[in-house]
Amino acid sequence: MKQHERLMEFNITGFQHDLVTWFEREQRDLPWRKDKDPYKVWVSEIMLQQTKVDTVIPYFNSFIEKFPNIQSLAEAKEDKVLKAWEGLGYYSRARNLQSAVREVHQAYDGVVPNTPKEISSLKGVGPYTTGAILSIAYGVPEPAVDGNVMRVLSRILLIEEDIAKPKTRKIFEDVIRELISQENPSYFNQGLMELGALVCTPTSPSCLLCPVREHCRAFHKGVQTDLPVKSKKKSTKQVALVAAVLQNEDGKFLIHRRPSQGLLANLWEFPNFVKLDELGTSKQQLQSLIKSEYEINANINEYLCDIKHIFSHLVWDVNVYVGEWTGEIPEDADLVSVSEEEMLQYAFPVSHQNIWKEYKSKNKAT
DNA sequence: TAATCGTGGCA
DNA sequence: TTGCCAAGATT
Repeated sequence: MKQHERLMEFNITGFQHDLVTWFEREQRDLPWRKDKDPYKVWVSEIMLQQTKVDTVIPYFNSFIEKFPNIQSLAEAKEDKVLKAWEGLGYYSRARNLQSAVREVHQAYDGVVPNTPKEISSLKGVGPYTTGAILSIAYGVPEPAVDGNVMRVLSRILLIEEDIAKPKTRKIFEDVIRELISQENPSYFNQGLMELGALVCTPTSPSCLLCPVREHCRAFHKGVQTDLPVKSKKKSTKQVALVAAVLQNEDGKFLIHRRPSQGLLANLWEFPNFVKLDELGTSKQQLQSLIKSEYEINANINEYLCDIKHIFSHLVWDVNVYVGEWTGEIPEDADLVSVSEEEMLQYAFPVSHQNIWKEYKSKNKAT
């Protein structure tokens, strides 16, 4: 279907006006809305990917305090950046952001570029973030299509394509190129997203409070809760693990750095292994795995707890043991021994933070 | 294209 | 308890 047909008898200028004036009036006071610094807009947009506003706020504030501008983030150690991202999830966002910021620092003299081609070439900056930075920081009328925008516009224009399919995003981009306010593309894009977050919500939209309800075809037909059309994703896979909290006679704990690619890349964790079979892994087998994988002599003393952690696409079930280790750490083992104090400098995924919490609470009790 | 990549909140 | 959801990008 042509955009021309989708927008037949649609009051474009009226819609723009109602949306933008509503956003001027009702927008939330958020820390990344205090100015239009392209760097801060950029950081906020990366953090907000698949992440709720309430979760992002404290991370954004502390991140900007630690890395207030392009130069400070470009010159920071990656470990510090990951630590600042700890608990926020999707950690490749942090590494891609710093990588891209370093490119801006060097290739663009520290100035975030303002063309779609240049911005979208930066690591971690896809179609949505490109449009968000261009419209919010530079006032360029580019579409910024996220989940909110697809939900809101699917209702307003009765678009019934499956928004879970990648190619569907282009339909919305094409429509927005016709719809977007040339005078205020920033507030137009943000208004669509804010409307999706506050009014045009997934399950029970507040249509009676909606500033653009007279423009909404789904509302007029009473089908707003039937849109958007979104296919279901597959269920999660189960992964059984065994892990060990190991301390030596000097009181140092053994922690391992994960590989630089894949799940939780470059984060730190307690030594752990995929369970050998459904019968489980004995203490002796765990000691043997630690020896063969790390060349570390360990003695497993007792069972600590069972930690269950749910990711978006898999579930970890971790049997945690406590023991001792002896000897020296091999050179290239991605292992370090740390005191309790030193451990605070390392970024751990939430699952292993929970292992540590369990260890501490049980250790204190005995 | 479909799968991968985190986490916390909520119906 | 389970599934779904949130300002997506990468491979």
